[in-house]
Amino acid sequence: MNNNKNTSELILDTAQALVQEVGFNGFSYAHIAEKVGIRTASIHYHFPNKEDLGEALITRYHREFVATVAQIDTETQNSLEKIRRYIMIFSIPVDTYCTCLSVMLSSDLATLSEAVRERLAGFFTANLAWVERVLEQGRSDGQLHFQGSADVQAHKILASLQGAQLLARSFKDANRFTMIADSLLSALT
Amino acid sequence: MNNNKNTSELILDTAQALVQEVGFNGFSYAHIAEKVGIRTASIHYHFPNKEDLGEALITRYHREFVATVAQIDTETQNSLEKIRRYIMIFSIPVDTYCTCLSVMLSSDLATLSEAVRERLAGFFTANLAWVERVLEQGRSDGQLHFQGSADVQAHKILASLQGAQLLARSFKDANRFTMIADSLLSALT
DNA sequence: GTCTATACAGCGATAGAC
DNA sequence: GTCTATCGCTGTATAGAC
Repeated sequence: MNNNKNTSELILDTAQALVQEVGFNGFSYAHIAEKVGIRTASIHYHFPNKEDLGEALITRYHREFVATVAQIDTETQNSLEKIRRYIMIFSIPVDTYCTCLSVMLSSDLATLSEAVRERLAGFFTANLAWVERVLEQGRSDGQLHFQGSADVQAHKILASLQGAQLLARSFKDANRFTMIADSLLSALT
Repeated sequence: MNNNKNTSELILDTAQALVQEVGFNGFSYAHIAEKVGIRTASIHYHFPNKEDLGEALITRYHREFVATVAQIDTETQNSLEKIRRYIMIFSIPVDTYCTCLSVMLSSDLATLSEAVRERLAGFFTANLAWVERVLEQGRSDGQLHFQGSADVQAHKILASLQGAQLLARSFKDANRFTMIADSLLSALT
């Protein structure tokens, strides 16, 4: 599987896993090098400095998010099912008690470059816009029910999922995430 | 104000502000030393290593939380008002676009000692227990209304507040927090 | 209880050979 | 594109004087 990937992608895969485990300031080029099986100087060839690496990580993450929700949109027209599948994106890292890239970068925000901060905000904006659109569609369908604006509701859902990941991680208990996620879904019907 | 505090407390105040800004791995003894106006060696006298410092931070944080909710309990018997004041605890760091200590430590969990991890889980357990108790009381009063168990609802509230802090921070927009917090409150009535 | 001085490991990053 | 070798800096931590 990984044999098909070039070195840049292997570096990004490894770096992303490390960010999700220990945060952007918790790992070094040496950690990546050891896992990939190369030397630190080789990483600097692909990503001259750690800031470049951070930018590449969030850019790829955003791109993959766009592709994922586009696939959800093509595979189902059911708003509740869309939200269910959106929530599933967040549930994957919980099994390893890791937190998704965007939550970790939010925490590390103060130590990141302005470029990474802007892209992170852009990623969240894309999340909120997609969820808000699905909520509005579902409400006009009569399938989804919630108080207040779809904008506020989208914020609540995103925030709850982020917090749910942190709680699951702190308790080393994936059920804490599932519990919250299920409740979010059932509250919409 | 700070003149009354001894060096240990000044170190803890400074360290906590730094954790909330840049995370546990984002600052060094040198940063604390500069802000307090002492040398790094003096910090090691009070907190031999960084792990000791982390333990002292979360222990003090938990103690202050217990005192705060005890005060809330004595000052009002109104369940909705209790939740409102609980939410206010989380809103304070948002104005500086910092995240509360427990959220930052959750993110940095993988790099913390087992002792700190246990105390962090204990802090969240205390949070959930208090909120759950208030929710149950409010529901039996007929003042609060929500679907499902008070346990799940407490998890949702705590998770939402944590995520709301991260979103406010990422967008540098305290209103994102307020919006979510207000919606949490109005959903309970 | 705070200081100076220092040890030593790890960090990001670069030069230049291959 | 990857390597060896190395630089300069910062990190945590300690010894010992005051």
